Amino acid sequence: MSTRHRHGKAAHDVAALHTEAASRLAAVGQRFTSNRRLLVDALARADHPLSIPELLEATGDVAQSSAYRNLSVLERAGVVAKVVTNDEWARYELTEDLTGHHHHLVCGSCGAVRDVVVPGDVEADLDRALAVLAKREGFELQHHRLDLVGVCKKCS
Amino acid sequence: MSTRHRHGKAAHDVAALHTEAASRLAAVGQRFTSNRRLLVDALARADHPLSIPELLEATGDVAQSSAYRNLSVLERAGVVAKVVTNDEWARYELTEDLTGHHHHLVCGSCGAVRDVVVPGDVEADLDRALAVLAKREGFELQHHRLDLVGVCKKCS
DNA sequence: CGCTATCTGAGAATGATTGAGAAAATGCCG
DNA sequence: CGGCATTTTCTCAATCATTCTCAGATAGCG
Repeated sequence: MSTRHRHGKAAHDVAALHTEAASRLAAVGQRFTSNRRLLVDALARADHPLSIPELLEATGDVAQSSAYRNLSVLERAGVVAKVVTNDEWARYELTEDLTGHHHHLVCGSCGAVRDVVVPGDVEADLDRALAVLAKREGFELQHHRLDLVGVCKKCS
Repeated sequence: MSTRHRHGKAAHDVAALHTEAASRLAAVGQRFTSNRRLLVDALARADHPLSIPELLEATGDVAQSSAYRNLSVLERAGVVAKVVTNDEWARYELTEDLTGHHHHLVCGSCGAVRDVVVPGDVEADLDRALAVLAKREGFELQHHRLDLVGVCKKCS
């Protein structure tokens, strides 16, 4: 997707993304190294969460263990989030405050995951309802995850 | 299918649950053996998805490999569903058409998962909105997963 | 009863992920 | 530019959940 429809406060361009990533890493005492930049760029380029193999291919020249290690560093720094799906690999994406809040279309047949943004008013209603619910349950709500599970265009 | 609280089929009592499980297994050419009954009963007793270790304890006397094997059989038969969380084990629960549609409160700090039911009107609105969205994306929507992530009472 | 297909349990195998330590890179100070 | 400290990367082996294998036990059926 790159450059097309990105919304609001999210990092609009690569430069902003980089400075933001760098400063979050710095906050945890880590540097924004070339490997990490490669990973972040690959994630920024994709419009869906990437698995380790995809990431290795997308970045070209990063050792597998480095990818694992650096992703976990980036996760600790709050730059990427691990998305656990039903298929065998963990997947990674940039955190929502870098990319905007979104959800996933999960294909039950091929395992593909694609991002979707639900209309703001739906999201707002949902947030309100969930906040009430959480309060009633004595649960401190941080965020929600909503996945649409079904069959993607390609598989049907 | 998800908006309805339960279509006539939902198993209200253990006996009904057993016949339903047996017939779904039969439909896939499998038997409802004692091990499988133990697993189903344990899941029915719990008010939250169980991990393999929990399940082994709750059933008392089932070999680990049998648990894995039988859960996957039960999954194929449409009796149980695998719930993937961010913590290390997969968790299992009875499928929604046996227990009623519900969501999860996921504690990001201790990994505990608890079931919640959101108010019917919220659910209905959400379903409607998601259906529109899915259609627009050329995605054949089967059901949705909504998890509330935060901190549970015990951890805060 | 005996046949046959299915199920069980113990352990081995698999495959994703992580850890530990050595090697390399980078930053810093003069 | 050197030397030293710190951080990062790489290699390789370990770990851990999950799946597979296979010999023996069981159930359903004639």
